[in-house]
Amino acid sequence: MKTVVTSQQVAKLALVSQSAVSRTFTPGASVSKETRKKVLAAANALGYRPNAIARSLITRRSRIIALVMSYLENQFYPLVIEKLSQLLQRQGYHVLMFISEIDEVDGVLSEILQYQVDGIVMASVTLSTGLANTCADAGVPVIMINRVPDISALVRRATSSVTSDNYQGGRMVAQLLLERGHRRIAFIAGLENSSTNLERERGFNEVLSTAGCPAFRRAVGHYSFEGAEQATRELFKCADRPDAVFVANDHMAIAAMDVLRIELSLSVPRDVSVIGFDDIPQAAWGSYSLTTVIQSVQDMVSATVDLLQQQIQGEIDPHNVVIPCRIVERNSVRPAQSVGLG
Amino acid sequence: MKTVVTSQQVAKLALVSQSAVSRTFTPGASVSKETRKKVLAAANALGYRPNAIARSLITRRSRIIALVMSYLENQFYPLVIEKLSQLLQRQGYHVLMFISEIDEVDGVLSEILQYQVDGIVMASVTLSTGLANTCADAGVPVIMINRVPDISALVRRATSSVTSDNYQGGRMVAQLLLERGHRRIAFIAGLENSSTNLERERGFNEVLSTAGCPAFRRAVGHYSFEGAEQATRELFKCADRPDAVFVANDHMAIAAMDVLRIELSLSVPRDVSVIGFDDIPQAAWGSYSLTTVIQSVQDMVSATVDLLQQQIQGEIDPHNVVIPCRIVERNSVRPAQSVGLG
DNA sequence: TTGAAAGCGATACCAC
DNA sequence: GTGGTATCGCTTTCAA
Repeated sequence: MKTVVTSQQVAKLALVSQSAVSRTFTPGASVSKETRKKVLAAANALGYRPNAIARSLITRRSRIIALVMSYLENQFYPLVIEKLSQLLQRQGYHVLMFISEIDEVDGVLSEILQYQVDGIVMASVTLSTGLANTCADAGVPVIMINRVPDISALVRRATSSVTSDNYQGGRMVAQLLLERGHRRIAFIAGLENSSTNLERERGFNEVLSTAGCPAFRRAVGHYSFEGAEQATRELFKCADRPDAVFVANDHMAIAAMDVLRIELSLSVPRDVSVIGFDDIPQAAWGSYSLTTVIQSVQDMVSATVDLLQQQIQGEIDPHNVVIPCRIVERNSVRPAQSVGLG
Repeated sequence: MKTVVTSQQVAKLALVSQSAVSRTFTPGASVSKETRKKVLAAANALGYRPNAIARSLITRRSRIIALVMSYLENQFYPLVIEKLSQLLQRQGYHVLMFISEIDEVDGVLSEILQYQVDGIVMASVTLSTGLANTCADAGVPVIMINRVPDISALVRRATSSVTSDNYQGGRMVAQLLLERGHRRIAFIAGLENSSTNLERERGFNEVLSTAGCPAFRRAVGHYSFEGAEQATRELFKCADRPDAVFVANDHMAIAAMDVLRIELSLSVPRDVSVIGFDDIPQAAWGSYSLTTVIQSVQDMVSATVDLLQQQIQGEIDPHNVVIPCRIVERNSVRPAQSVGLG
């Protein structure tokens, strides 16, 4: 039998008004100790739980944040889901998850808005300018993580973004490789028009050019595993091979290293240096030793949640937050920390 | 300025009753072509979107499904998120995501119930019997994916489950290894009390014992990367090494192969056969060649959604669905299909 | 501090 | 087919 306990029933049992019940479950409302006790006892006895739907209807706050993503194969994104939900849960928010092909985002958005979400976080997908404005009109803050909104959307000041300092990251990579003495430095691009790729490549090229040693060769991997494999083969098919490769993200870097090691029997980093970009779990890079530019998921997610809360409370206008990044050496000696359930 | 358009306003503009607006947006309601047209025009002009929250309040159906998970490091689980959301979205449902430590599930559940979800899907986490009953009382179907509920909960017939045929899978592994001529066959267990591990190991041991060749050695990896590394070292530290290892899931199998290859300089499968279990993206196993028992995420998710819908409509009682599994050979030649955005 | 009463934005049932 | 009205479960004035 389906039991639905309402505040009415609790009130009846506790011999108080329904308002009193409501107040008891509203933090910071004025209820006497006496009443509160009676209410809680009755609520407990009946197994009462406030109906969040009814509350949202009247408060016009659902405490739901929509999270829109595309394919999760790049392990960076599951990490975002995990950290973001945890953080939001701790702040009393909940995450409504949407998986969407890159070109279907607009359709999905209308569903999202029906749920009166308090905010929208988008990762790995971009929003059309029109829809960004729709959200702005509806008063729903939109935050893009790891992507920067279109210029046009920016102008409307409709969406915010949280990214790492991709430009500086690109520069750091170039500097490091030059210091290590490399002179035949190649680049594997991700999605060519994505802000991440543009910025990383720009910083990278700037330093190389300034040093009088422009990028030796370039191929495009579209941020996909297969694309990166193809790109790697392409870069290394000639006799004069690169001695270092900057790969636009870790997901592709792993594919690249597979090809280098298995198909071409090259050793990383002895024969060729490989540098990646992102923050993915150790399980993802397994037995590889990989230099990578870390963009901390934790930092990005914290910034996202802060921004979200401020905007929900109308404290600030949309803007772009840039998180610093750093280069680290990963190797296959793993500390004991990762857990995966099967 | 925050625009909130209600059906009232649409009604006024369209010169019809508010009921007519409601009907227009209710599939299968009786509205004349004429009225519908007027309403849609007005709605369009105002940018009206039905308020799902208000609808849920009265229909007592939120069309929200809660998805509860633990750590996502095992790539099987992001895959579950992806496939499940996609399928549910297509059926007009939405996914409320909860990340929860294994021992906090009960606390999280009370939040879930406040949102009047139509159903709960749990992956990699188990529910206490008490809470399972709470859900049953609230009329909220609970489906566990890749885990079987406690016996006690089963008795109450409170929760359903979707699992693959772990027992048969275990048997298949043993048979295959025996056929290949292995006689020193080791096992790396996952979480020892998890239903997945128990069943896989049971089937595995049964065949080995019957063949007069019981498991050569055994270690526990707790379904974690580090645990599996430790377990592998343990299994191979003596002089008489196993010639094959069945690892209770792919996530651990990858860790095991790392240790075999890097620390012990053994070749897989030349020196030692490794067999895993699960269905994880190719990007996860990278350059390895791995034999594995596939439990299809797609199949499991489909079954979950079917079960969910039937139970929401009260058509059937909770029960356990078992999906057949199959053994396949994975190798590092990848077809072009996986995509990961950076 | 407390209770009565007015909504929040939709659906459902009712006559017409 | 259509419009009026009660209702869903809660928060929020407003008097008392």
